[in-house]
Amino acid sequence: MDVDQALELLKDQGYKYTGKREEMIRVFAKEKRYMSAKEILDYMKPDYPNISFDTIYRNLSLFTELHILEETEFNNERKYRFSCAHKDHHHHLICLRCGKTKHLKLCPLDGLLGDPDDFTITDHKFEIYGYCQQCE
Amino acid sequence: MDVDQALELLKDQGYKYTGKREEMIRVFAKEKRYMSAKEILDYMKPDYPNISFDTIYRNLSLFTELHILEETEFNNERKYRFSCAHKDHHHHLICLRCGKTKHLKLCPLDGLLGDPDDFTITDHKFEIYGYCQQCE
DNA sequence: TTACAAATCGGAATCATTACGATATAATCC
DNA sequence: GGATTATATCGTAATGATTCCGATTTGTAA
Repeated sequence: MDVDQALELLKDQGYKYTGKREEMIRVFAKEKRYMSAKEILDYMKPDYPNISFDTIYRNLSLFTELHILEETEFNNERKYRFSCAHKDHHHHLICLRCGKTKHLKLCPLDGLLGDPDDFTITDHKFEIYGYCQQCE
Repeated sequence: MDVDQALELLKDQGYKYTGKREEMIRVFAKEKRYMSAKEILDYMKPDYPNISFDTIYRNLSLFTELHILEETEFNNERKYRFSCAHKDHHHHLICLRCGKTKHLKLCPLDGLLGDPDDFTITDHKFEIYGYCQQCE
């Protein structure tokens, strides 16, 4: 996923182009790390001093639905990052301070063969937290 | 961990015995599943009609600090469950509807040998979500 | 250029959680 | 057992994140 693909996807799905949407996407594409709604708002403020929380939140949800962004929660905050280039299933090591991630190829579910008898698996979460070299 | 051990632990740490604390612990010990603050409040209401949210939240935090409870977050809600009997490190399959869990022996971190060069691991989360037989 | 649906704004509403002053109560000491 | 004291609780207000909503603006298609 890159900026153009994301904008293309929005257009294809019938959503309108706006400068704010493009900038949001650009920020995520540039930063490549998990950011909170407030953080992304602060990035937008210089260019759009009156931007509304509503706009940020609506677009975060929209982008997540369209898989332009990935969403998770740590440090008691909901955070978003630009969707990884790798299309295949993957997990992350996440820096608790700066939100940067490292890819993990392994998925622990691969070891498990199918669902247990008495439980239907619909989803899973595997995240490793810590501190990256710069933040250490 | 059982009710008596939990009460003992509170006492040892210098916290006072109260009927509300005992009942909270009893509910968790009986239910053995993840519950939200509101859910536990509803369980207490019949016996303590005027119980305050403050009491619930303070005790949930206290119990979590003392490892009487385990805490996690799914369906956009913070939830707590009675700490597992198994002392050793483990993970869960979690029913998204009723909060019941099944133990998982495997820990995906075991495969990884130590920290990567450029990342210090402090914590991790591995949870499998779905529906248990009753909730299916 | 116009018309219409979608996007945004600004602010209010909601929801979960925390904070706080006043009161009640468990544990301790006599 | 009764007084003392620190802790726990209550009731309510404050906070913070997120969502909602009516009014307005703007992108897009005819």
